[in-house]
Amino acid sequence: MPVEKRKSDKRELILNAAEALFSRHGYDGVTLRAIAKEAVVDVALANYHFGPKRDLFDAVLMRRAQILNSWRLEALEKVISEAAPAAPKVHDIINAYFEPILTRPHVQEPGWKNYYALIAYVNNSPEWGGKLMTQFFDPLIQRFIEALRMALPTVEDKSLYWGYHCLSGALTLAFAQTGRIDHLSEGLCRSDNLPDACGYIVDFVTAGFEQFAGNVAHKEKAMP
Amino acid sequence: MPVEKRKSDKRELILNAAEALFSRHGYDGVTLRAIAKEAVVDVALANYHFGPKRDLFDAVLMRRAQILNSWRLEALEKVISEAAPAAPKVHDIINAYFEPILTRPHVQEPGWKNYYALIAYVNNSPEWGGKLMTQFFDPLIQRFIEALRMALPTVEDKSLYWGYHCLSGALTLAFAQTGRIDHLSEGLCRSDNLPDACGYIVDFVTAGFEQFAGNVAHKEKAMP
DNA sequence: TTACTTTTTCAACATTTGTTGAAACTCTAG
DNA sequence: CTAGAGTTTCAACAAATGTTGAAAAAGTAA
Repeated sequence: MPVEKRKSDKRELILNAAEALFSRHGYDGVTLRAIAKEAVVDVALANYHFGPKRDLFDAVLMRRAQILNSWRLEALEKVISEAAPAAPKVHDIINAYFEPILTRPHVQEPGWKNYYALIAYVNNSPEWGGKLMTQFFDPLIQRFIEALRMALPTVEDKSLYWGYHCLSGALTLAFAQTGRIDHLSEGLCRSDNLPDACGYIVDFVTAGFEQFAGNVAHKEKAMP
Repeated sequence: MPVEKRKSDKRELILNAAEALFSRHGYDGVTLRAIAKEAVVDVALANYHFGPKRDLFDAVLMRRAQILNSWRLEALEKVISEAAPAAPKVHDIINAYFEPILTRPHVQEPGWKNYYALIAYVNNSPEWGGKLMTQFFDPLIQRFIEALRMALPTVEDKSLYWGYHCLSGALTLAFAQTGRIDHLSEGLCRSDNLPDACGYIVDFVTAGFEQFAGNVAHKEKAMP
C-alpha cells in the first residue's frame, strides 16, 4: 500500500483554479501562470505538485470522475435490482443516468459547474474526446447499455449505441451551459438551470430509445 | 457596392489550413505558424489577408455557414410548402434539418469534415458557444422551431426549446467525430459515417419531440 | 534544540507566440 | 515598355510560454 502523502492546501487551490480556467478556455487557452494567479500561488508550484501541464489537466479530470460514476452506478443498480427479475423500465434507466448528476444540490457549486463544462469540452474535442471519455467513463456506460438491452430486448445493438450517442450529446451540451438556449428561447429556458433541464431531457431521450423498439408510425407517409 | 478585390489563391489555402487545424486543436491550440506551414505559406501572409488571428477564426466559421443554412432552409421550406395548408410532419421537419448536411456526398470532403468538427468545438465552448452559434445559425433555427410549433400545436414552447437543445447536442457530437462510439460499440458504429448516423438520429429526435405532445405512458408507474 | 523531509518561493532558461514594417515580387492597365 | 496597385517574403520585435534548479521556508520527529 502506498504511503499517504502529507496533504497540501495549495494543491487543492491549484486544482480548483485549473478546473475553473480549463473549463472556460480549454487546455491550450489556459497558461500555468493564469492558474497560479487565480490560485494565488507561485507558478512553479503547479509543476512541483503535478509535473507537466498535461498531467495537471488529467488530474483535474480524474478528481471528480469516480464520484460521478459511483453516484450513477448506484442509482442504476438500484433500478435494476428493484425491477428484478423483470427488466427495468427505460425511463427509470435513463433517469438513473441523469438525475444523480443534474438535480442534486451539488450542481449549484461552482466547482461542479466548472467540471461539467470541462467534460463538455473534452467530449466534443476530436483530440481527446475519444480517448479521455473512454478512459474515465466507459465501464459505467457499458453497464447502462446492458440495462437498456434488458429493457429493450428487440432493439439491435447498433440502435442502442446511436441512441447513447444522442443521449451523450444532449447531456454534454447541457453541461457546457453556454447560454445559447437562453437567448434562443428569449429567457424561457435557462442553461444554468440543470435540475429544470433534467426532466425535459430524460423524457426526450426515453422516447428516443423506446422508438427503436418499433414505434415507427412516423415512417408511414400519409397521403396529402 | 464595394469593388471586388483580386482573388488570391493563397488566401484560400490559408483558410483551408486554418479550418483543418482549428477543428482539431481549437482556437488556442493552433499557432499562426502552424497554419502557415500547413498552407505552405509565409507566416505574415495570414495577417495580411485576415488581420489578427481572431479575425481569421471568424472568417473560417463564416465561410461555410451561409451554405449550410441555405441547404437546410431550402429543405425546410419545401417540407412546409408541400404539406400546406396542413401542418408538416415532425419527422419531415427533423429530416430537413439533418439530411441536407449529413447524407449528401460533400460530407466526405475533408474541408466539410473539418468544418463540422469546428462547429462541434464552438457549440460546446462556454466562451463562444452562446455568441457565435447565435450569430451564425439563429435565424434558421427560429424557423425550425416555428415549423415544429405548427406540427405540434399542443406542445408548449419550453418543451420545444429543450427538445432543440437535445437535437443540437446530438448533432454537434456527431459533427465532432471523436471516434468514441467506434470504441464503445466495438466497431459496430462509426463516427465518421455521418450518412449512416443520420437515420438513427432523425428517428431518435423525432420521437423525442413527439413525446412532448402527450405520449406520457412512461410516466404511469406500473405496480411491481 | 537538531536533523530531516516536504513545501514554497525566486529568478532565470530557451522557445514560441502574434504582429509589424520594409523590401521584393507579381500582376494588370495604359 | 512604365506606373502603380496588390501580393508575398524576410527579418525582427516585445511579450508570454512551460519548465527548471537552487535557495528559502515550513513542518515533523527525535
